Amino acid sequence: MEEEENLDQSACTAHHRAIRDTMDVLSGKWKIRIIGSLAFGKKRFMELKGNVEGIAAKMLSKELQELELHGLVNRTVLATKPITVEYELTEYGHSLKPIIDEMASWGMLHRERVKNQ
Amino acid sequence: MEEEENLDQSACTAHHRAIRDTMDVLSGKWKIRIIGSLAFGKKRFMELKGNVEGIAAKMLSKELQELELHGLVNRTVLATKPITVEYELTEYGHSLKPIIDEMASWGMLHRERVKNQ
DNA sequence: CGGCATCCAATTCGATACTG
DNA sequence: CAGTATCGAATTGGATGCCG
Repeated sequence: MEEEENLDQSACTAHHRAIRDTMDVLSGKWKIRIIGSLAFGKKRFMELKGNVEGIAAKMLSKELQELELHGLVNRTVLATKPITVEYELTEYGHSLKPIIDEMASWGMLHRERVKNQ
Repeated sequence: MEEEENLDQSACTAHHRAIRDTMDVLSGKWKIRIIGSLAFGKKRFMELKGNVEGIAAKMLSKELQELELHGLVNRTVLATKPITVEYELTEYGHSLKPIIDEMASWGMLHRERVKNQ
Protein backbone atom coordinates (compact mmCIF):
# COMPACT_ATOMS: atom_id res chain seq x y z
CA MET A 1 0.00 0.00 0.00
CA GLU A 2 2.72 2.36 0.97
CA GLU A 3 4.71 1.24 -2.03
CA GLU A 4 1.79 1.92 -4.29
CA GLU A 5 1.49 5.38 -2.88
CA ASN A 6 5.15 6.01 -3.49
CA LEU A 7 4.81 4.83 -7.05
CA ASP A 8 1.83 7.08 -7.57
CA GLN A 9 3.78 9.89 -6.06
CA SER A 10 6.76 9.57 -8.32
CA ALA A 11 4.72 8.89 -11.43
CA CYS A 12 2.82 12.03 -10.63
CA THR A 13 5.98 14.06 -10.10
CA ALA A 14 7.44 12.84 -13.38
CA HIS A 15 4.18 13.74 -15.08
CA HIS A 16 4.31 17.29 -13.79
CA ARG A 17 7.95 17.66 -14.68
CA ALA A 18 7.28 16.43 -18.19
CA ILE A 19 4.47 18.92 -18.68
CA ARG A 20 6.69 21.67 -17.42
CA ASP A 21 9.47 20.68 -19.82
CA THR A 22 7.07 20.77 -22.73
CA MET A 23 5.70 24.14 -21.68
CA ASP A 24 9.22 25.51 -21.51
CA VAL A 25 9.86 24.60 -25.12
CA LEU A 26 6.49 25.83 -26.34
CA SER A 27 6.33 28.88 -24.11
CA GLY A 28 4.60 32.01 -25.25
CA LYS A 29 1.66 32.97 -27.32
CA TRP A 30 2.90 32.02 -30.76
CA LYS A 31 5.08 28.92 -30.95
CA ILE A 32 2.30 26.39 -31.11
CA ARG A 33 0.54 28.34 -33.79
CA ILE A 34 3.73 28.64 -35.82
CA ILE A 35 4.31 24.93 -35.56
CA GLY A 36 0.68 24.30 -36.43
CA SER A 37 1.20 26.29 -39.59
CA LEU A 38 4.46 24.59 -40.51
CA ALA A 39 2.83 21.21 -39.97
CA PHE A 40 1.23 21.72 -43.38
CA GLY A 41 4.60 22.07 -45.06
CA LYS A 42 7.48 24.47 -45.50
CA LYS A 43 6.72 28.15 -45.57
CA ARG A 44 8.50 31.40 -46.24
CA PHE A 45 8.72 34.17 -43.68
CA MET A 46 5.95 36.26 -45.17
CA GLU A 47 3.72 33.24 -45.70
CA LEU A 48 4.04 32.43 -42.04
CA LYS A 49 3.33 36.01 -41.12
CA GLY A 50 0.13 35.85 -43.14
CA ASN A 51 -0.76 32.47 -41.75
CA VAL A 52 -0.27 33.20 -38.08
CA GLU A 53 -2.81 35.96 -37.87
CA GLY A 54 -1.86 38.92 -35.74
CA ILE A 55 1.83 38.25 -35.27
CA ALA A 56 4.31 41.07 -35.81
CA ALA A 57 7.47 40.48 -37.82
CA LYS A 58 9.60 41.03 -34.75
CA MET A 59 7.84 38.33 -32.79
CA LEU A 60 7.80 35.87 -35.67
CA SER A 61 11.50 36.35 -36.11
CA LYS A 62 12.23 35.88 -32.42
CA GLU A 63 10.02 32.84 -32.03
CA LEU A 64 11.50 31.18 -35.11
CA GLN A 65 14.97 31.64 -33.67
CA GLU A 66 13.97 29.95 -30.45
CA LEU A 67 12.33 27.09 -32.30
CA GLU A 68 15.48 26.69 -34.36
CA LEU A 69 17.61 26.62 -31.21
CA HIS A 70 15.48 23.84 -29.81
CA GLY A 71 15.94 21.86 -33.00
CA LEU A 72 12.28 21.96 -33.96
CA VAL A 73 12.59 24.08 -37.09
CA ASN A 74 15.03 24.32 -39.98
CA ARG A 75 15.86 27.60 -41.67
CA THR A 76 17.07 27.59 -45.27
CA VAL A 77 18.22 30.61 -47.22
CA LEU A 78 17.76 30.38 -50.96
CA ALA A 79 20.03 32.47 -53.17
CA THR A 80 17.21 34.01 -55.16
CA LYS A 81 16.96 37.71 -55.86
CA PRO A 82 15.85 39.04 -53.52
CA ILE A 83 16.60 36.25 -51.12
CA THR A 84 13.99 33.76 -49.99
CA VAL A 85 14.00 32.04 -46.64
CA GLU A 86 12.17 28.81 -46.02
CA TYR A 87 11.21 27.38 -42.69
CA GLU A 88 10.19 23.80 -42.11
CA LEU A 89 9.72 21.44 -39.22
CA THR A 90 12.56 19.10 -38.47
CA GLU A 91 11.80 15.47 -37.83
CA TYR A 92 11.87 16.31 -34.16
CA GLY A 93 9.47 19.17 -34.76
CA HIS A 94 7.08 16.74 -36.36
CA SER A 95 7.05 14.73 -33.16
CA LEU A 96 4.95 17.56 -31.71
CA LYS A 97 2.20 16.81 -34.17
CA PRO A 98 0.11 14.71 -31.74
CA ILE A 99 -0.05 17.68 -29.36
CA ILE A 100 -0.99 20.06 -32.15
CA ASP A 101 -3.63 17.70 -33.46
CA GLU A 102 -5.17 17.20 -30.05
CA MET A 103 -5.31 20.95 -29.62
CA ALA A 104 -6.92 21.40 -33.00
CA SER A 105 -9.62 18.85 -32.34
CA TRP A 106 -10.32 20.16 -28.86
CA GLY A 107 -10.61 23.65 -30.32
CA MET A 108 -13.26 22.45 -32.75
CA LEU A 109 -15.15 20.68 -29.98
CA HIS A 110 -14.96 23.84 -27.92
CA ARG A 111 -16.26 26.00 -30.74
CA GLU A 112 -19.26 23.71 -31.16
CA ARG A 113 -19.91 23.81 -27.45
CA VAL A 114 -19.77 27.59 -27.19
CA LYS A 115 -22.05 27.93 -30.21
CA ASN A 116 -24.72 25.69 -28.68
CA GLN A 117 -25.19 27.52 -25.44
CA MET B 1 -7.70 20.23 -58.73
CA GLU B 2 -8.87 23.71 -57.89
CA GLU B 3 -11.59 22.26 -55.70
CA GLU B 4 -9.07 20.18 -53.84
CA GLU B 5 -6.98 23.25 -53.21
CA ASN B 6 -9.98 25.08 -51.83
CA LEU B 7 -10.75 22.20 -49.53
CA ASP B 8 -7.18 22.13 -48.32
CA GLN B 9 -7.33 25.84 -47.81
CA SER B 10 -10.42 25.81 -45.64
CA ALA B 11 -9.42 22.72 -43.70
CA CYS B 12 -6.18 24.49 -42.99
CA THR B 13 -7.91 27.67 -41.89
CA ALA B 14 -10.23 25.77 -39.58
CA HIS B 15 -7.22 23.97 -38.15
CA HIS B 16 -5.49 27.23 -37.36
CA ARG B 17 -8.62 28.74 -35.87
CA ALA B 18 -9.12 25.70 -33.68
CA ILE B 19 -5.58 25.89 -32.36
CA ARG B 20 -6.03 29.55 -31.65
CA ASP B 21 -9.28 28.87 -29.76
CA THR B 22 -7.56 26.28 -27.61
CA MET B 23 -4.64 28.58 -26.91
CA ASP B 24 -7.05 31.31 -25.83
CA VAL B 25 -8.58 29.05 -23.20
CA LEU B 26 -5.23 27.70 -22.00
CA SER B 27 -3.36 31.00 -22.26
CA GLY B 28 -0.61 31.85 -19.85
CA LYS B 29 2.15 30.08 -18.10
CA TRP B 30 0.15 28.12 -15.56
CA LYS B 31 -3.22 26.82 -16.73
CA ILE B 32 -2.00 23.64 -18.32
CA ARG B 33 0.07 22.79 -15.30
CA ILE B 34 -2.86 23.40 -12.98
CA ILE B 35 -5.07 21.18 -15.09
CA GLY B 36 -2.33 18.58 -15.21
CA SER B 37 -2.30 18.57 -11.44
CA LEU B 38 -6.08 18.39 -11.11
CA ALA B 39 -6.16 15.52 -13.58
CA PHE B 40 -5.00 13.34 -10.68
CA GLY B 41 -8.04 14.27 -8.63
CA LYS B 42 -9.48 17.07 -6.56
CA LYS B 43 -7.13 19.31 -4.66
CA ARG B 44 -7.27 22.11 -2.16
CA PHE B 45 -5.80 25.51 -2.79
CA MET B 46 -2.62 24.92 -0.83
CA GLU B 47 -2.17 21.45 -2.30
CA LEU B 48 -2.29 22.97 -5.76
CA LYS B 49 0.14 25.66 -4.73
CA GLY B 50 2.56 22.99 -3.56
CA ASN B 51 1.98 20.89 -6.64
CA VAL B 52 2.43 23.58 -9.26
CA GLU B 53 5.94 24.47 -8.34
CA GLY B 54 6.79 28.14 -8.42
CA ILE B 55 3.33 29.65 -8.64
CA ALA B 56 2.40 32.53 -6.38
CA ALA B 57 -0.94 32.57 -4.56
CA LYS B 58 -2.10 35.53 -6.58
CA MET B 59 -1.51 33.77 -9.88
CA LEU B 60 -3.05 30.52 -8.74
CA SER B 61 -6.12 32.36 -7.57
CA LYS B 62 -6.45 34.29 -10.83
CA GLU B 63 -5.88 31.31 -13.06
CA LEU B 64 -8.39 29.20 -11.15
CA GLN B 65 -10.99 31.90 -11.60
CA GLU B 66 -10.44 31.94 -15.33
CA LEU B 67 -10.61 28.16 -15.54
CA GLU B 68 -13.85 28.26 -13.58
CA LEU B 69 -15.28 30.87 -15.93
CA HIS B 70 -14.50 28.63 -18.88
CA GLY B 71 -16.30 25.76 -17.18
CA LEU B 72 -13.19 23.63 -16.85
CA VAL B 73 -12.92 23.62 -13.07
CA ASN B 74 -15.38 23.39 -10.18
CA ARG B 75 -14.82 25.21 -6.91
CA THR B 76 -16.40 23.87 -3.73
CA VAL B 77 -16.27 25.54 -0.34
CA LEU B 78 -16.49 23.20 2.62
CA ALA B 79 -17.82 24.60 5.91
CA THR B 80 -14.90 23.35 7.97
CA LYS B 81 -13.04 25.49 10.45
CA PRO B 82 -11.12 27.14 9.01
CA ILE B 83 -12.78 26.79 5.64
CA THR B 84 -11.50 24.37 3.04
CA VAL B 85 -11.84 24.89 -0.68
CA GLU B 86 -11.66 22.07 -3.16
CA TYR B 87 -10.99 22.35 -6.84
CA GLU B 88 -11.68 19.64 -9.37
CA LEU B 89 -11.94 19.28 -13.10
CA THR B 90 -15.42 19.33 -14.58
CA GLU B 91 -16.33 16.73 -17.14
CA TYR B 92 -15.49 19.31 -19.74
CA GLY B 93 -12.16 19.92 -18.09
CA HIS B 94 -11.41 16.23 -18.36
CA SER B 95 -11.87 16.48 -22.12
CA LEU B 96 -8.51 18.27 -22.13
CA LYS B 97 -6.80 15.17 -20.87
CA PRO B 98 -5.60 13.97 -24.29
CA ILE B 99 -3.75 17.26 -24.75
CA ILE B 100 -2.22 17.05 -21.29
CA ASP B 101 -1.19 13.45 -21.82
CA GLU B 102 0.41 14.17 -25.17
CA MET B 103 2.34 17.00 -23.56
CA ALA B 104 3.46 14.78 -20.73
CA SER B 105 4.72 12.05 -23.01
CA TRP B 106 6.44 14.51 -25.33
CA GLY B 107 8.11 16.07 -22.31
CA MET B 108 9.52 12.70 -21.30
CA LEU B 109 10.75 12.03 -24.82
CA HIS B 110 12.35 15.46 -24.85
CA ARG B 111 14.08 14.88 -21.52
CA GLU B 112 15.58 11.65 -22.84
CA ARG B 113 16.71 13.39 -25.97
CA VAL B 114 18.38 16.26 -24.16
CA LYS B 115 20.10 13.86 -21.80
CA ASN B 116 21.61 11.85 -24.65
CA GLN B 117 23.34 14.65 -26.46
C1' DC C 1 11.92 39.76 -49.20
C1' DG C 2 13.60 38.92 -44.66
C1' DG C 3 14.69 40.82 -40.54
C1' DC C 4 17.16 43.91 -37.09
C1' DA C 5 16.98 48.34 -34.11
C1' DT C 6 14.53 51.47 -31.57
C1' DC C 7 11.11 53.14 -28.82
C1' DC C 8 7.03 52.59 -26.30
C1' DA C 9 2.53 50.42 -24.44
C1' DA C 10 0.34 46.61 -22.38
C1' DT C 11 0.28 42.54 -19.95
C1' DT C 12 2.01 39.19 -17.01
C1' DC C 13 4.29 37.86 -13.13
C1' DG C 14 6.19 37.82 -8.42
C1' DA C 15 7.12 39.27 -3.37
C1' DT C 16 5.25 40.97 0.44
C1' DA C 17 1.83 42.16 3.50
C1' DC C 18 -2.66 41.67 5.11
C1' DT C 19 -7.80 39.87 5.97
C1' DG C 20 -11.86 36.74 7.31
C1' DC D 1 -6.64 27.99 5.14
C1' DA D 2 -7.84 30.64 1.25
C1' DG D 3 -7.46 34.11 -0.54
C1' DT D 4 -7.06 39.87 -1.72
C1' DA D 5 -4.29 44.29 -2.14
C1' DT D 6 -0.48 46.69 -3.55
C1' DC D 7 3.63 47.63 -5.68
C1' DG D 8 7.15 47.03 -8.81
C1' DA D 9 9.87 44.13 -12.06
C1' DA D 10 10.00 41.58 -16.12
C1' DT D 11 8.24 39.99 -20.22
C1' DT D 12 5.68 40.52 -24.21
C1' DG D 13 3.89 42.89 -27.95
C1' DG D 14 3.35 46.49 -31.51
C1' DA D 15 4.70 50.51 -34.76
C1' DT D 16 7.96 52.42 -37.39
C1' DG D 17 12.02 52.92 -39.92
C1' DC D 18 16.06 51.08 -41.98
C1' DC D 19 19.26 47.79 -44.33
C1' DG D 20 21.23 44.17 -47.56
